[in-house]
Amino acid sequence: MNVRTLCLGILSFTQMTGYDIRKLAAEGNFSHFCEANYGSIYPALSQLTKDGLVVFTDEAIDGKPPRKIYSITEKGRHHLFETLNKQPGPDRFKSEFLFYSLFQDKMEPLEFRKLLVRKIAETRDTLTSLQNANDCCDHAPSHFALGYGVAMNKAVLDYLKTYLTSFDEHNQTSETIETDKD
Amino acid sequence: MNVRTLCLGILSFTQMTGYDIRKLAAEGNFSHFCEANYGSIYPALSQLTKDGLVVFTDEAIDGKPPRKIYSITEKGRHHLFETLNKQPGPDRFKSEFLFYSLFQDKMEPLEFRKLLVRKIAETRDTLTSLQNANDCCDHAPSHFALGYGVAMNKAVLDYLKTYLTSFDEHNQTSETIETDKD
DNA sequence: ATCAGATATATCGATTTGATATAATTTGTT
DNA sequence: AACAAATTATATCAAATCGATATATCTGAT
Repeated sequence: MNVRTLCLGILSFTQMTGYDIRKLAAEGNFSHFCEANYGSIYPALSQLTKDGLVVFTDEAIDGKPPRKIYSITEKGRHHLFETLNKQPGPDRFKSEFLFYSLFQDKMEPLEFRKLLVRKIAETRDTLTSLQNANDCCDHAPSHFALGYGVAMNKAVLDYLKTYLTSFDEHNQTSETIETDKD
Repeated sequence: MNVRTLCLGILSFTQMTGYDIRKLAAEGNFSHFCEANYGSIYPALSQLTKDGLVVFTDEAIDGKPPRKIYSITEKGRHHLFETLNKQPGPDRFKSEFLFYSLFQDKMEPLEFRKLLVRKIAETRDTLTSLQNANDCCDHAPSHFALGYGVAMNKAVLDYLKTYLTSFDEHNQTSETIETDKD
């Protein structure tokens, strides 16, 4: 799915600026399953405008800075639902952390432990913010997507915590280094 | 993490061709947390060669087709571990399926149900192949990464199956359409 | 009053994707 | 044995996307 379709989908919920779209996709309630940068969003909006799938009102009132509020058109809505009739592509997961973990036996135990601990904290934060979003959000379909994220992160958090425990048992690295090993 | 580092990391385990690297990254034991195409791998290998981080033996024996077997150099190994000393970037998850799910109330119930069922089957397949890989694999650090994938997919599978059940309860769409609704 | 941070649009080089071309080898089928 | 199909293997290219940066205004805090 390309950024054009992403923009179109987001605009089908409510009108907004390119800035808002990026925020939603990179930091907001959609950010756990999609992503897009200014560098792809603004060109996508230009293209969509050219194709008549969205329109914008150039709000340049009272010398205020220009602010393009984009709305989806009927044609755009139609185009979107045609796209949604095709079957979705596969999910993609990329983890630099897991790549790093492949070299854990080449690192100092305490070095890898740091990575683990940081990852646990990150996952906990992500989980909390997804749960909060899920509690606040009143858009039913979003609940499903947020719940998916919650389930995934919960499982990851459990896995990491269990691994940290066994890691410490095998390495005596929990906090103070012990004596009776090797 | 760029494709150059990915190639370098893979080559630190064993020498192989660009073709093999792509296979590992797109279909093999690494594919659940990374990805790369020929279009980025071959240029990356060229660059790495130019920088002296890898070398290749051009195996053109007996008129056989050329086959470049790449190996990491000492310089490359050093470079890799310098990179691994920096902290890893965040995980990225992209799901076209979850994006589609945001419009489930705009679809025919049976249409969305199809998506759900297909996703469940896919997840089950992924889970099985990750579990198999984990059983066969003898490289300890890979176990951690594979186990992570197993945990994630197991949680997702549970979530989807539970959702399907409740979806059917609310829609009477399980197989035959019932009568006493609305 | 000023200064940091948020809002907002936009562009650009570098990177990556996804598709395709080419060709030899291996495997499977009849 | 002959043939077709799949796999192995390198390589390139346009299009899409990333990531960083430039610019300018507005808002809230001290």
